[in-house]
Amino acid sequence: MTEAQPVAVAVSTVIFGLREADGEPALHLPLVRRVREPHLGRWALPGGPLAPEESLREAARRNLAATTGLDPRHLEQLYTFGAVDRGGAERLVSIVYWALVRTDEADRTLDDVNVAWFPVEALPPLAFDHDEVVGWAVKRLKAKLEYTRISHALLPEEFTLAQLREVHEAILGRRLDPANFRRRVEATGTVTRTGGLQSGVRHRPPALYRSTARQELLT
Amino acid sequence: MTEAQPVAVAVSTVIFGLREADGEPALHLPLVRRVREPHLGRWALPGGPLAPEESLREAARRNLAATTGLDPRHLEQLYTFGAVDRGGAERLVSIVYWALVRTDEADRTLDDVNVAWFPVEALPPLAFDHDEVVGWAVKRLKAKLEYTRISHALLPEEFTLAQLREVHEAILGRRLDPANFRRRVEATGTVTRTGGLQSGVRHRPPALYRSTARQELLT
DNA sequence: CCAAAAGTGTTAGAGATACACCCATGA
DNA sequence: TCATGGGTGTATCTCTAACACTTTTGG
Repeated sequence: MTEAQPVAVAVSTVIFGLREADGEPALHLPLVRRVREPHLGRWALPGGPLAPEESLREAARRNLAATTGLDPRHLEQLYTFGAVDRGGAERLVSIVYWALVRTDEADRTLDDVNVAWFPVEALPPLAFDHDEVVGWAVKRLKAKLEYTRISHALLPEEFTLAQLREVHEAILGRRLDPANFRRRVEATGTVTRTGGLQSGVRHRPPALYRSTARQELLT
Repeated sequence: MTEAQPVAVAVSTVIFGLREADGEPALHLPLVRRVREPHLGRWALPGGPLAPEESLREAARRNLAATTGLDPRHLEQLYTFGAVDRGGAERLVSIVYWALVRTDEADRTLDDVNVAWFPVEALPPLAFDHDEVVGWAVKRLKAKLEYTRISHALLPEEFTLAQLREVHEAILGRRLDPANFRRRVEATGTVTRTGGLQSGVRHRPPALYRSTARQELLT
C-alpha cells in the first residue's frame, strides 16, 4: 500500500460566511473564477494541489488564505472525490474541506475580480462537480448545527441570543421561536453570559454571551 | 489544481461483521498481517494502492475482495488521512472506507494465515495510525445506527426483531428493552413482515421480517 | 405613552422508558 | 406443566412547540 501512483491530489474548500441580503443575514460562499482549462471562466471552489510537506488540513488553510485572504474559525474535512471522469485529462483525487468564517471577517475578503461571494441559494453554474460538493457541505452544516455549537464560529466573540438565532434561521431557512431557542441554547451550557448588555437598540437591551470555553473536538 | 504530485494514494477499509463471542454476537473486524516494511508483521486494515482507472469506491471493494474474499452489503467512505509522518518514507494519502458484511458471509472469509477476525473490543496493536481509524469507524457506525437502517446489512434477508435487536445491542454495547425496541423499529417503517415464522425455538415462534424495499441512499 | 424586542411562564403533545402482563411453543 | 422469549398495554417522564404575558429600553 505504498507504491507511487500517477494520481494528482488536490485540496478544495467550501467556505461559508454570513452576509446581508435583503436586510437579513444569509449564507454565502466565496468562489474563484478559473483562469485555465478545463472549465476556464467558470466559478469554482478555491483549491489547489497538495504540497508534499504539508498536512491536508494545512493545505486547506493555505489555499483558503491564498485565494480569499480569510482565516477560518472552523475547518473540517468533508469528503474525498475521486471519480475517474471528474474533468481533466489526468486522474485527480480531490479532498474537500469546509470552513466557517466570522461575519465581520467575511467582509475583508481579498479584492480580486476573480473572487466573489454568492448566496448559497443562488449560485452560478460551477466547474467540475462542485455543485454537488456544495450541496453536501450545506447538508453537513445543517446537520452539525443541531448537535454541535459550530454556529458560534460565524459570530464575533460576544453576541446576543437573537444574533445566534438569526444564524440558525439563515442556515436552516426557517423561523425559530425566540423563547424556545433561548431555553434550548441555555440548557446545553454552550454559552455563558458576559455580564454586558448591548445598548443603542430601541427596545430592552439584550444580554451579551460568549461561547463557553471547552475542549474543541476536531472532526 | 491539476498538477501531478509526488503523493501516493491508497484505499483501506474497516470491515465490520458480527461473530459469536461468549455465546453472544459481538462486533468483529478482519485484519491482515503486513508482509513488508514498514510495520512488518503487524496487523493492519486491508488496503492497497488506488489504480488509475478505478473509482475510490471500486478500489475499496476490490481490495476488500482480494484480501478477505468478502462482498460487503454496505460500503461508505469514512475519512481521508494524510499526515506527513504517517509511516513510510514517502508521502501517503490514505482514503478509508468502512463496510458491513452479513453475519453468515463473515464466516466464509478466505483461509489465510495472514488474515484473521478480531473482536473490536480486543484488538491487537495495529500498524500506522489504524487504531485511531478504527475508533472513528466505530463511532460513525454507532451514530448511523440511530438514524439509518444500516443494521440490516449485518443480517440475512429474513430476520426476527430479536436478531435485529441483538445487532444493535452488540454495537451499542448495552441492553435494549425488547418491547420498546420493537415499537421504535416498527414505527420507522423500515421493516416489513414476511408472513413467515421462525420455528424450532422452544418458545413462541417469532415473526420474520425483511428490510423494506426503498431507495438506497449512498453516502 | 407607544412600539419593539427581551425574557419568563404555562400548557399540550410527541416520543422515550420502565415494567406489568398475557401468548405460544418445545421439552 | 413449566420455562422462555414473543408480543401488547400502560403509566411516567422528558423534550419540544405554541403562545400568552411581563419587562425595559428608545423615540
